[in-house]
Amino acid sequence: MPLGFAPTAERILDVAERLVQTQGFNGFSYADISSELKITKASLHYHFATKADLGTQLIARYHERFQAALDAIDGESDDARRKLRRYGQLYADVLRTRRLCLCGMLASDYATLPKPMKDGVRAFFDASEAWLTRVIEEGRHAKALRRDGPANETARMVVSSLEGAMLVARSYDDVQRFESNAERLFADLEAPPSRREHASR
Amino acid sequence: MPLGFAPTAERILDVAERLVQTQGFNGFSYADISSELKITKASLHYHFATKADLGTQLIARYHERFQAALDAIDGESDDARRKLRRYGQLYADVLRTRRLCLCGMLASDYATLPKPMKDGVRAFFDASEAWLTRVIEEGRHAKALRRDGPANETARMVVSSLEGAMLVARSYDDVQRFESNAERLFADLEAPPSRREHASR
DNA sequence: GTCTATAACGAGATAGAC
DNA sequence: GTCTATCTCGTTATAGAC
Repeated sequence: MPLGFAPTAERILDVAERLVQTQGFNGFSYADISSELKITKASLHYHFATKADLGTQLIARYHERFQAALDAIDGESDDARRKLRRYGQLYADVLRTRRLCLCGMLASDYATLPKPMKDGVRAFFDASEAWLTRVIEEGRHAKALRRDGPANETARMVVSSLEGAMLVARSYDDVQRFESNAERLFADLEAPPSRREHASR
Repeated sequence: MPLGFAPTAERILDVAERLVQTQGFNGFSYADISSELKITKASLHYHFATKADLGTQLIARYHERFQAALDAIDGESDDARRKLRRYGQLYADVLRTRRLCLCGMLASDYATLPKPMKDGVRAFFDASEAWLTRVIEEGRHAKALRRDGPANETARMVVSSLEGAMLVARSYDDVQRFESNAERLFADLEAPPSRREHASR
């Protein structure tokens, strides 16, 4: 714990976030947070009046932080291939804690979500797609990536492939399975499509 | 309704299957099935003593039917590229009814599932991977598919990419988004990696 | 901002009549 | 095989004291 404790609302969000990422939005309750933080359910309702409120703010915070991570990647390098790998690592880091992407998980609960949460989930995917589209276009311009169909379609494929790879890999508790999928995915985006070597494992 | 009504247990499974595929295992209740079939909850418990029983039999039936569909594909053609497209259509057909793959959905609920259901989900993925691995090996032997890393890793990528593509596409209620992803995925598996044309849309 | 207490409802599940 | 009735517990949420 660095400087300044997280106010109660932040701690609630921290626990709720982990619960949603592991159990899904319909797989946890205020009682779960209550017992873990040793604060009553009534107090939770003071900070987040309804579960829908909690969920909506969960998405907003997650989206903000994710976007900040993408901005950080932009600052690290100009190589699209490298940026894509870092993007994949963002997912792998989540999976290592045995969680799914918050919005990937919520996408599975989508039909049961209140409208504001549905909108938040799509906004998250849209933002990921937009960032990836730009990176892919940059990579193509630098002749680092293949020109192969619209960049935004490639971006969509990257998002959904990684979400799916997390989902399946978690059932096997096997981060390697995710990383193997991700590496093949990224390698396939690279130019030229002729011959390239593979990562040793 | 052709010949022979489905016995009650089958009708229960039909409704439960749709509910799980749309809402998730923690997103529906016996009361939902009860009201839809106009049969009491007590009667449901006669056929499936616990929700875990119901879930386990749901997976078993889904797995059986899916395997039968794969066997049918094997009987239709010898072209690996064609078989892969048919495999993708299996998923697209599910998505068109606004459902996810039963086991893809259950993978998101994985942490909250009883052990027999967890085992069933993995068995389903294992079977899909095994079928795809064989098809990919056949396709490589026939020089229709690229030799690019272990066939079973390619198979894993196909499974998880399609599961993820369904998940995301459903949030947009956009089957096209899935189909576009699937087509690009399959096209990338084909040989030679040099130049190939794209489907017009 | 946190508490006790409780409302109001829905969940999975069971007993026992028909 | 389906029913009525009921149990027990968990759920989201609120009222009002401290």
